Amino acid sequence: MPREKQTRNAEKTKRLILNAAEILFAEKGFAGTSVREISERAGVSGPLILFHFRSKEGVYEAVKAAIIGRYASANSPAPRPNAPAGEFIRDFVGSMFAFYRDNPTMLLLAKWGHLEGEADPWPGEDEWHHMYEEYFVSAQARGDIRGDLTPMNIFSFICGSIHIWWEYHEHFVRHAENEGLRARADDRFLNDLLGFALRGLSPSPGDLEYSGTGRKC
Amino acid sequence: MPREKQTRNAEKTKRLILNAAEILFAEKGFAGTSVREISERAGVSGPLILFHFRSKEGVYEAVKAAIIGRYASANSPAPRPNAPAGEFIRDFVGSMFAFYRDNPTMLLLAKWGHLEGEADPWPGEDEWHHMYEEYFVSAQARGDIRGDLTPMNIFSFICGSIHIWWEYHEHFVRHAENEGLRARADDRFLNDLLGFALRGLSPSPGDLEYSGTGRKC
DNA sequence: GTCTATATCCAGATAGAC
DNA sequence: GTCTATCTGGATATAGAC
Repeated sequence: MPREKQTRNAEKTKRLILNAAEILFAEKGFAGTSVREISERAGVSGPLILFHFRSKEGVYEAVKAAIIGRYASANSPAPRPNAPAGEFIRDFVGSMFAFYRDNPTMLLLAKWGHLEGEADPWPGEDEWHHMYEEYFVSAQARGDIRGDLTPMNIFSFICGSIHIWWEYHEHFVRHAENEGLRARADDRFLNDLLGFALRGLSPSPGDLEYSGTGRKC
Repeated sequence: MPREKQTRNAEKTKRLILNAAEILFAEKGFAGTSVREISERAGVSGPLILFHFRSKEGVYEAVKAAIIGRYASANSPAPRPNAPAGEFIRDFVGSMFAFYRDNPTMLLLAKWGHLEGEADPWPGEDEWHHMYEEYFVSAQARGDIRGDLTPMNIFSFICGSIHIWWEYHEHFVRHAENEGLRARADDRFLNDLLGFALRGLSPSPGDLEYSGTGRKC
């Protein structure tokens, strides 16, 4: 008769551990987070964590895998390669902006990981970059955006702007001039970025051709 | 007669310690760097570091102060507030780009500091932001750049693009399609960014007015 | 599966000789 | 000013009872 206190539930325990670890790793990085802290936050003992995940590194990898899972399911439909540039850029910028807003731990973990010396990109990251680069190449080919910019750099401008916004979000919001602007700071930023990017990428008769070779393969 | 081995030279010792510490803090952050490592790299004993700087934190603060000193002397002449936008943006983007290229530890220390929870900005940082924001406000007022963007956001787009370039520099360069592009990747990025920003900020008759109140004070 | 107790290591900091 | 030797604390990880 299983009426004893139901503490033994491996799946639930693992979930508790991963949730606690994700928050702590995002906040303090890998080295700065102790197994003890994770255990306290998750409400289990330290050794139990190592039992389930073998080592602190094991927990870390499992956290990253969980985030990638969420990421993949949020960005399931790939963009149409022949969509008009205006529409594509709106989708791209808007969904990237929203993803980081809704998943703040992802940006933090990526930044920590980068500084802490993780060499390799996250699984799927390269393909993701590649997909957007491809789009810019083809939009340039049909004259839908200006042809004189390196496609990868276009991607960087947009990513960099969104990264810095969420990375220093507190600072930017605190810095806003009054309550009203503070409340709409996110909308305003997204709107400004779209306006800036759309005009910055618009073609003009005098543009030189991009002199790269297009994609490698 | 002072002909004994001249090891007792406080200033030189401090310099050795600060140089070693700056590299290590930039590479591994504050928490990730041990006094022992600094001592080994500087060629002095651990306790001597604490003798000169009182604590590990003391070393860290001294390193930041040294960087700010370099930064201030590199950026001494403030930009002319009435310079034409094209010229101003070229100067601003170009000098910021070059400063991070020549002082890679600054960006790294700032990123570590931010993740490790340093709340307050570096000394002089706010004034620096303010100065550039001011410029954009006045350029908007005289119609030299489009008037519908929040000035602070313009600043973010440019900073963000430059940050991400140097932060992931290795990645971007490795990713370049061939040797020739790799070698000129920095020039190309700077050029693309200038082209993108200049067109992105160009005024157009249909623009709405920026509805903020301008500066607070 | 989960705990308590503990081994082992390495950190920052101090004491005191030179 | 600089060193060696040492203290103290907190980290990961393990042993072994339940």
